[in-house]
Amino acid sequence: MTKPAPVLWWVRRDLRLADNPALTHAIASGGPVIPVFIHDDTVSGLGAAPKWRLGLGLEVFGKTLEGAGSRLILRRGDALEVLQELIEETGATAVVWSRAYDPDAIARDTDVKSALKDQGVAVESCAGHLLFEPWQVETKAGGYYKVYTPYWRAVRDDPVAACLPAPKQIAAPQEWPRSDRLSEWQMGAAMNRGADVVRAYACVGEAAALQRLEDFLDGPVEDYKEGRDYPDRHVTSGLSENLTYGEIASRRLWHAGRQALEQGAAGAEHFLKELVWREFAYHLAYHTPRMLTRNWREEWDDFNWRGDNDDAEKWRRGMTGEPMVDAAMRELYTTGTMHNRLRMIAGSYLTKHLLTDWRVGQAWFEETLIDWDPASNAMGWQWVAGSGPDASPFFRVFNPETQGEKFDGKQSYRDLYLKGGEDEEGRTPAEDFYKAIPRSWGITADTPRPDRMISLKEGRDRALAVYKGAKEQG
DNA sequence: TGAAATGTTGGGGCG
DNA sequence: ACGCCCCAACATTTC
Repeated sequence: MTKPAPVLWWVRRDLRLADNPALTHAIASGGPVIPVFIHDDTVSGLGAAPKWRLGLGLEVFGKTLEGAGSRLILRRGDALEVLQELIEETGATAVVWSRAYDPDAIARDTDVKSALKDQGVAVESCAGHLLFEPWQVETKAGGYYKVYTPYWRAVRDDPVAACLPAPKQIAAPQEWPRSDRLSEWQMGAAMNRGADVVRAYACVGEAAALQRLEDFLDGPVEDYKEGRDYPDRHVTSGLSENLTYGEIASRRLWHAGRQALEQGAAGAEHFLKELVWREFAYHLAYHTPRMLTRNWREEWDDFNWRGDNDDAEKWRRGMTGEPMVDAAMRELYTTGTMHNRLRMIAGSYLTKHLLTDWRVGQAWFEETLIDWDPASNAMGWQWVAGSGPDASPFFRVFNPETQGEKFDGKQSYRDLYLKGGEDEEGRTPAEDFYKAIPRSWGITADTPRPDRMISLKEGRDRALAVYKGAKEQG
């Protein structure tokens, strides 16, 4: 009897052993499994922080695989060519991967799949990144959902498959193919001085993600419904970072949330709802991929957005003079994430008070967020700008000061980033900000806080006036 | 997953 | 005890 041929497991955004249908599928073939990550155009095109964070994820995941008797093979180049080379080198007869859903990845994967099938290779793409495949959720009329609440109602009781166990051992090939060294890839090259700083705030890998989930279920979930709006309460799960790279499966979170709900955890339903926001973003992006780069509502193309500009540069640097906004922008640069409430506040300020195109903000988040996700980021920005399908109307302008009073009443969030002091982990975010930013920004601890560039009333009135003018013209 | 303007109500001070 | 005013505290409307 001949031994089964090896299977290539094309590792992408699924850096985990547990709950991984693609891996389970590969193992089920009975042959050795060769995990390979390919540095192709979709990787070179990443923003500085997501690319760096992906590098950390790969480093940790390589070790995780070694713990299971396997390895992570790293190759650089065109995905199809790399896979073909590896098939040639290893004698693999099958390739399996976890589906991706953004248009570039879909186009690439479609080509790869048909080319490999043509040469007689068995190819399987598996679900795993989402709870619900975007094409499987339909309205009664057979279309896709454009509004969150009906989408939520449609999916909340849908069955979600049970979690899969992590394999203890993954069968290794007789001989491992050559691998690049991760350090050669220079994944952190664009991080300026930020890498060491943000590292202290990142939470990398499958084990860390599972621990994070446990910590969240152990208490914060109770207070999640209300507490998640308060950036100083640390009630959010923080798991978006891990979901982005697939270090934990969304369905693991789903089942955990459902279980917490059954056990009477007050905030569990809202946790599930937040997971479903992510699903909804993928649903929208799948059905209208132009959402990633263009106004979802096309009438917004006529709106006189400002392109990139000096005010936007101040916004990026946390130098608008608006404390809530500046604290938020510092949180982003220093930690690679931003509390959800602050994303709304900072986004509203850029698009409304500064009348700047949401895509300017989207691009900065893409550069700086370690939990960057194309669908969620685009949906969030279009939501706040008012150009999306289920958007806040344009005239809904957040007042950063009022928001500060409501959600940061003691100013502890603003103080932590603008004045100094330690966070609950003993880190010093304000000092860390000065360490992380480019010297060319010319900002140090001695730099005085800037005055507001525009009063909140003026900014609001101006935005509403421009909006009114555009509406009358359009 | 707003904000601000406007409207309504009801308690308390006071003549 | 009463009307009047003030003004929070909500509630509703409008952008």
